[in-house]
Parts: sequence; C-alpha cells; structure tokens
Amino acid sequence: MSVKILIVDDHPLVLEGLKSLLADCEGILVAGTASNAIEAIAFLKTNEVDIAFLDISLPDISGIELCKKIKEQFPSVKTLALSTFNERSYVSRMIQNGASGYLIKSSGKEEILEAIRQVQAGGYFMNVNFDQASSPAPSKTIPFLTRREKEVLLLIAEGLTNPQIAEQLFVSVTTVNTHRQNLLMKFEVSNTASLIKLAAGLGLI
Amino acid sequence: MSVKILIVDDHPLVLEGLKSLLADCEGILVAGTASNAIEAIAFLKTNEVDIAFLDISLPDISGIELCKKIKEQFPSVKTLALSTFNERSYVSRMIQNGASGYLIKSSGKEEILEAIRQVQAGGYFMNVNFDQASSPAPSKTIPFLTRREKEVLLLIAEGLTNPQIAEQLFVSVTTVNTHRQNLLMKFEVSNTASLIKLAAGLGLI
DNA sequence: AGAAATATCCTCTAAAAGCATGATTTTTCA
DNA sequence: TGAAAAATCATGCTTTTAGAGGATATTTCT
Repeated sequence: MSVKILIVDDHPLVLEGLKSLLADCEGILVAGTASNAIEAIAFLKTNEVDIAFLDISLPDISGIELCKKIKEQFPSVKTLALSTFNERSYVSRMIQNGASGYLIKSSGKEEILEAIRQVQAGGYFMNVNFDQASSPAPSKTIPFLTRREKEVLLLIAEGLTNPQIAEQLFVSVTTVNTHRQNLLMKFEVSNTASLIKLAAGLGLI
Repeated sequence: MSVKILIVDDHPLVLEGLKSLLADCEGILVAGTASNAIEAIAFLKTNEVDIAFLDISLPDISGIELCKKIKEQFPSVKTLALSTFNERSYVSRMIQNGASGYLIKSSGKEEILEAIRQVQAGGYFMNVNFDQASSPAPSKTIPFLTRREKEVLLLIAEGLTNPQIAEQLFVSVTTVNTHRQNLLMKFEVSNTASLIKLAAGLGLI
C-alpha cells in the first residue's frame, strides 16, 4: 500500500518538482495537487490522503490556517509544512496547528523521503540545517498578539501615525500608544523600524 | 539544434520542476543547473548555453548581480529572470542589467515555452498577469539607492537610531539624517514604518 | 460569579524622527 | 578636465515616538 500524498502549493514549478521527485519512489503515490486552500479542502473531501504537503504562502488563506482547518476536518491527515528559507519563523505556528513537521523547499530528495517516512510512522520531521544560507536570526517565534494589537501593527506598517490610527480606530491617542508600547515589548524591540522589520519577516504584514 | 538552457536556482524543487517541465519538449535541452552564482559562472565558462534562467534570490549574490556579471562575461547568453510574486519589483532592475525578460514562478508550461521562444528569437518576454493573486500594491520599482543610502537603510532596519548610525559610520548625525530623508523621498513614504515595510517587501533588508 | 486578560484612558518627560533650506567637499564618469 | 552625482555638514523647528507610572472599564473564560 502506497502512502498517498496531496501537494498544496500555488507554484506549478514546486508542484512539478515535488511530483517528479516523488514519482519514481516506490511506496509513494502523489494522489493529487492543489494550488490553493479551497482546492485542497475539496480534494480531501473526496479522496483518501495520508500526508498533505502545505506551502505556507498560499493565495487565499495561509498554510497555517489551512493546516488548522485540515486538522479539524480531517484529523487523520498528517500535514507537512513546506516553507522557503524566509518563512521558517512560521513553522512553530504550523506545529502548534498540528503539523507533523516542515520541509524547507531547498531540501534534497533524501530529506523529503526521510520526512515522509518519519511522518508516516507517526513521528515528526524538521530540517535541522537551520542557519546555513539563510537568516542569521535565531528564528524567533511569533509573539502572541491580541486582535487590537494586530490592527495597530497593520496600521503602523501602513505608515499611519498614532494620531491617525487613533482616528481610524475611534480611540484616543494614548490607547494607540499603549498598544504600540505593548507591541514593542512583545517583539522585544525598541523602535518602529525593528518592529516592522521583524513583523515583515514573520509575514505578519 | 536544441536551445541549451541553464537553470540557476537554490531550490532543488524549482530545478526539478523546470527540468521535468522542459524535459519532454523538443528543441529544448537543459544543459545544466546551478544552485548559486559561483556554480553558474563556472558552468558558463565550460559549457555553451543559450538561455540562463536566473532565480532572483540566490544564496550568495542576488540574481540581479549575477545577471550583470553574466552579461559582462558572456554577452551571448540570454537571461531570463525567475521571480516569485513577491519579488516582481526586482524585475525592472533585471531588465536594466540586460535580462531578456522574466517569468514568475507560478507561470504555466505554455508561458515558459513561449518565453523561451520569444527570447531565443531575440525578443523580450514578460508575464502580463501582473496583479492577480498577489500584492495589491502597484508593484513599485526599486528606487535607485546609493551605497551610503543602502548602508543607512540597513542600519535603520536593524533598529539603530540616527545618533547610533552616525557613530557606526563615523559621520555626523545630520549626515545620517540627510540620507534618511533621501530614503524617505526615494521610496515616496513619510515615515520609518512605511520605509521598512517597503524595503522588506522588496527584499532589500 | 469571579479571576484573568484585554482594551481603554490619563499625565509627563526625553529622545528621536520628520521637514525645510542651504552649503561644501569628494567621487565618479563621460 | 569638468560636470554631475554623492557624501558630507549645519541650523531651526514641529511632530511623533519611546518610556514610565498608574487607573478604570470591558471581555473572556473557567
């Protein structure tokens, strides 16, 4: 019995690459592919799948959200995050949402096969070569942000000043400022530049 | 006579994808692949290549720089930029550096073949479906930054204040401030938050 | 119902950033 | 070698941020 795999990625090249990489491996069957979350969910409703490879950046909803949905609706499907070296920081979120591991897209064939084996056996898989040709940052986890903090962060990123944000959100400037201070605290930075850089790196804005 | 192609990308998946996509096309031969700029240059020194597909984000130097180098050392090699939807803004730089066009990685097989045909015929190729499932921003071009401005931008992104940057660069605070103002002007923004967000989106930091 | 988390508001101070205007020196390159 | 571009510095002013300290509603969840 082959391991049935669903690949979800919006880049045909990645789909093709993974498919061709897995095609000639015995015991592995690429059951289908999807280029967005809707397609992925639809496919899972009508097909049996063992492992789903989820790209983290999808056109409709993020792979993180998709992972959550899949785990809710199809708990038996194991998920593997597919991330580029830029998106590693997402990975912890994925794991929190039930993913069985992640692969960076620069993984070689052996790593991919190893990941499938591990996950199919009920284990976890993570690329270990963390800080090679990529961000030297210790890949921080995303701080937990409240609804309001996210809103404020977004508006800051859009270039609004505190007074403008206050107007937008119908609150006082001091409130906005408090949220701002909390953001700086949670991200452990001391100014807007660092805040936005980090948030951008984490894909939050 | 087949069109000889070199693919330069640090993601094995993309390499595989392109290779398998082009493998069964007559008149096209994937002469080789490289996962970084050094390998690419080395390959070109010893092999004949018609078209080089260049990923924009490479581990050593950017595809943009690589494009320039290739054009200098191997003027007969035509280059095609490979970009993800996030990196479109780089494209104009590529073109300025002599690229014959660009492909977004979400291109389908037909588009890729069409691109090869066009470029081989001495023409240019650009994906036209610009603003579909991607950034709603009008995909700005990267403003031309001077050496010093890039340095300052980087230090700002690292969270340094003007006085700290001045100390780092052994110049006065007013100088740093001037560079900062110029950055804001060139990016057409009015504060650090927007600046960093834009710069991060363009992959500059 | 009650604790905990979240959101809201306040004052005050100092530091930093943003904006305008102008000028000199150094590099770069045609 | 000259013109253009880049880098340097200055002054003065306004707005915004950063930081500290505290306070009161409002949700949320057990």
